Amino acid sequence: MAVTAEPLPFRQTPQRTAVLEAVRHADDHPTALEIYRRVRAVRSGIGFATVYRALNLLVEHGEILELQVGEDTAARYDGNVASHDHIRCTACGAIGDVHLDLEPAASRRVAAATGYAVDGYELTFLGRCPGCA
Amino acid sequence: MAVTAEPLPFRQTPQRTAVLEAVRHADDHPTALEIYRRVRAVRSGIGFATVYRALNLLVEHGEILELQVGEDTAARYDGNVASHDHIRCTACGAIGDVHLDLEPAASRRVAAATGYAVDGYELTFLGRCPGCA
DNA sequence: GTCCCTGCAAAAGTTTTGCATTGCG
DNA sequence: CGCAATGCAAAACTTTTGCAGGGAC
Repeated sequence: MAVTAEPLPFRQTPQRTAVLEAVRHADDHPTALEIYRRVRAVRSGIGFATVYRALNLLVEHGEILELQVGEDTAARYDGNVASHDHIRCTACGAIGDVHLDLEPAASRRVAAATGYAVDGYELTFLGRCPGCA
Repeated sequence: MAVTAEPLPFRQTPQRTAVLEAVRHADDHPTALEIYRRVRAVRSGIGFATVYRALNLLVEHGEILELQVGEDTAARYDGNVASHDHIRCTACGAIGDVHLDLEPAASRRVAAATGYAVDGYELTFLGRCPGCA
């Protein structure tokens, strides 16, 4: 069954399509600069600012996720919008996906303890990947 | 009963002591720049590089924690070394402490699923603080 | 024609390093 | 004296913005 492609609520340009495709096809949580380099391999004329603004636009509209999961300071992007967590190898910096799904009771407990209206959470495990352990 | 003050495994200078005290007395997870400003209120001659290097040194030796929990890009520091999590208000940026303690089974499950040797995790909840909700 | 988008460049914010000087041991 | 620590300044890196030109509608 074919998935109906819903129109995105902003103008789709070749540049934005290329950025979205690059993020969706990546499996390594690339930074903005890395995405820029990959997109430029296909659209050599594109500028970094265009890639950067496209990433922010896609994040705002929920098409991709922005993560602060690396050991470096740069933000990383994830084309997998479904709820999931991450794990980072503290030796080589690799970032993997994890599906844990904290039980909803956890958020309720935090809400009760802090008085916050809890919307969600970011969870990143730390460890050594099979190659580094 | 007095707690025996163990000597730190690196040279303690007045500057480093002031930085450590500033972080330990802070309850708002300040950035390096904010810590610099607070320390300078006491030691007006200190330079930012000294504060910055002291923070890195203290992090390396486990005296304080470095967090990537803010909505801005700057790292934040926490004088509370005991295991705990955080919650950030997505409206005003406030950062609070949370004590949830994921059950150990979670880490074991992640280790089994990913093949990583899991050392720990970073968990930050998102929501609206009582003042912003 | 109007408005949004792009590309280039520069500015801003944060982190990191080079180096001469200082000062403790 | 010897070496680590400091303070200043500059470099490096990432993020963000200004602006002129160009294309879509």
